[in-house]
Amino acid sequence: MAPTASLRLSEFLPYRLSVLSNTISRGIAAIYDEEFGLTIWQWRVMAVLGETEGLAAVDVTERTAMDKVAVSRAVSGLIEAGYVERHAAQGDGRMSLLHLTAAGKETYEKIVPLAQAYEEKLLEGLGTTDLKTLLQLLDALADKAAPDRRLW
Amino acid sequence: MAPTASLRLSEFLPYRLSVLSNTISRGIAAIYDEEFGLTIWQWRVMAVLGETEGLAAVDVTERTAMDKVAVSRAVSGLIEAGYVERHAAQGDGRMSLLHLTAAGKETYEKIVPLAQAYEEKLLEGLGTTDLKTLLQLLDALADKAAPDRRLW
DNA sequence: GAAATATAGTTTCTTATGTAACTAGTTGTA
DNA sequence: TACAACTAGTTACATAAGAAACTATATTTC
Repeated sequence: MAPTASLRLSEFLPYRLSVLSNTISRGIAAIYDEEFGLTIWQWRVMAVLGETEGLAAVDVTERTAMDKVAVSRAVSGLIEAGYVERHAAQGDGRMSLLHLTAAGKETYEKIVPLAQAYEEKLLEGLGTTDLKTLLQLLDALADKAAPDRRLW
Repeated sequence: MAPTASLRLSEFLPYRLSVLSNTISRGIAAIYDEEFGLTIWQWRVMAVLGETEGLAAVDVTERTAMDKVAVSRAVSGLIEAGYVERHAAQGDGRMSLLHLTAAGKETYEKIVPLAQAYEEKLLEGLGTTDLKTLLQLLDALADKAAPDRRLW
């Protein structure tokens, strides 16, 4: 009888990445949701608008790794919450440009340090060199996982 | 005016992990689904049963980072597909013990090398030392993200 | 040894997510 | 300039996933 194939799930890199990433996402989502009523996707949209105002939804899809339906839903929630506003792009009637409102900016300014603090806590104990190594390794994996496009 | 908080999403570790992990999961799910009609969760259940036969559902939840509802649903799909069978545990009428059927084992034996090949492709170009470093770093992150429990 | 508490697992209900289809506007082309 | 092809974004439909409630069996406690 041929030797039995075997795979220890707990040693399988994609499994570990998935479990780790989901755990971290849940931890962060708790901040966005409990304190500000935002989903991860809404926060992602706010995050890119906080960096660059006046993006069209299509630009947001590129910068957030979200598809256009997810962006559309997130934006409509953010508009309803009063964090984002949209006005027609001059020149192209299909697009509108998105901006944070004053309330949106205020919330953005509150979330950024919380997110940074979370990240710092995660990296606590790792040196600068470790962090650099980690990012390089993740870059290498990203390149193998999706050779055709840049993931971030 | 106070300096504006700012966070570049693409440099934010939880974001990178999430995008990477989801990309990899989609890649693997394609194998399970297209060739064998399995979801990731069904495959996870099969993977632990391939390692250890005769687990109860509650054992599966612990080894797969799935909750009991997800396990229940995955198992019922696997039973329907003929890959898993369940028989009552003697001694405790609440539990049943799960086993791969012959067909389940056969499929398991087919998937394991595919999963391993996927992982190898992902790690292509990384040396043994790199891999060890990566796993250590992920362990460190896991410990910070969930200090109270072991993730894998 | 009966009542309360806990555990294993399923079902139900609600919400989230992905895909496809659709609307509206723009660009290319003959 | 009309018609085809394309792009931005939304809506609708189907499926997936999470939370809570529920069933059935075991265990604890008084």
